[in-house]
Amino acid sequence: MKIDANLIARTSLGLLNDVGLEGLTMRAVAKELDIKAPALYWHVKGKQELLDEMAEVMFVETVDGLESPARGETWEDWLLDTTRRLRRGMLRYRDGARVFAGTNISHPAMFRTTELTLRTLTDAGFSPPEAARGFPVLFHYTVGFTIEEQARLGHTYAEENPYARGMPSSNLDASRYPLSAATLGEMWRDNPDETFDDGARTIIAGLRSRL
Amino acid sequence: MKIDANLIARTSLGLLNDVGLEGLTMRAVAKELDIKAPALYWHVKGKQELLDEMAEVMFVETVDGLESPARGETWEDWLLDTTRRLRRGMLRYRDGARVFAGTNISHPAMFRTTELTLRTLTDAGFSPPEAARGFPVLFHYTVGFTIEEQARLGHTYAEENPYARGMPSSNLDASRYPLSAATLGEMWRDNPDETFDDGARTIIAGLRSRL
DNA sequence: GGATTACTCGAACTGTGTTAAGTTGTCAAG
DNA sequence: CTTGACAACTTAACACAGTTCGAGTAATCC
Repeated sequence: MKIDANLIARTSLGLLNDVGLEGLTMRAVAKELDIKAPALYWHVKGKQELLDEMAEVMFVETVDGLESPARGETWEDWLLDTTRRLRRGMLRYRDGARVFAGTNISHPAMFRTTELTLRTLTDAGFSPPEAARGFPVLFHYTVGFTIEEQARLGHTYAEENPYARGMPSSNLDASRYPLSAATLGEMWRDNPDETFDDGARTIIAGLRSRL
Repeated sequence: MKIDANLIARTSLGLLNDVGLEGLTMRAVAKELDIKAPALYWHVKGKQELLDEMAEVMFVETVDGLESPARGETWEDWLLDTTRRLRRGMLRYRDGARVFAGTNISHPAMFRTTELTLRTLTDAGFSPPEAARGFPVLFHYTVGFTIEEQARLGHTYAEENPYARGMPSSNLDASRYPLSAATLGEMWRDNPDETFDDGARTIIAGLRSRL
């Protein structure tokens, strides 16, 4: 198969699920492609560029097939669904959110998605500046949420996960912090999907209140 | 001066502003302390533990002096102020948000802050579960926002910042993406403080609507 | 055919986190 | 005092990372 930057990025993403971000070495990627490491530098300037490419592939996969709201679909439902999509796209790969975070993506799919979102919001009655300031809130929430979510999972494979003995009850003096003790434990073990959706809905409610 | 894990973390944070996260090497930290690198391993198990310690110091600094809402202060104002505090705490150090993100902090200051926030929200009328699900939304938003903010700034020092030639007008076909073209340019160059506050207020409005 | 281009490799350089074994200083018990 | 245990640090070295360089191959174009 012909090797190019895109294939390298996709291969790296596949490898990511096995070895994690800190195990993702140039040599490992090369081996996966039946190639030696220096050959990668013909297609890619360096590791950072590879990571950017990976983020780009992730994003393109994420928004693949994304369309305007269907007939009868409210902008709230569309926005929630799109946000879910973003999270799922990052969850597909181990440490996906950390790869994605802070990476600047310059790809038609990015512009298309931005435009789609802005149009949906302006159609709903938001002014263009309101729309432009509104949707990044959801975006940043999703990135922040998913980074922490994967931080909890990612090291589960590794030994001595600091999250495992994390917050629940250990070190928590219930007499001094009664509310924390009462709620954090439960918050810890419940469904991340529901927790995420609930947060996203809160933000969407905030947007709605500004209409 | 006596060397312990805390001093190492504080020294590392100071160094962070000069060299950035990728320049933060064990040897550099050691040199800052007039010590050889292996000596660090007497006080700290490894680099990850050092990073955790740094995150902890950041957080403790961040919430230092944080108190319950003053008389007459609404829970909305208090929450906005606390969220601003968190962002400022991360902005104090280069790549601070990335150091902070996904790190599990187990420190009295963390429990105290959690309790303070939960109490403020329940006093405002939220049920404990509502409160416990509500404030992490702001937290995740802040982390996500600040990571991207620092990604834009952090590489400004470095050569060839991908954000510099980033989104504004380059590669943006205004005829295909009219809304993006009209709003993204303006969104790009305006005050991050205001942008952040606006997003935080949106989330707070969402919380309010759930009362 | 010969030159050019696209691609790959082997070897090596620099720098990283980390470990192992030895050195010094401190200070209390004998 | 001397002894020795303990903490704190050093020197040396290992394994492995990203990356560069120069030489090599294989296809392609004139």
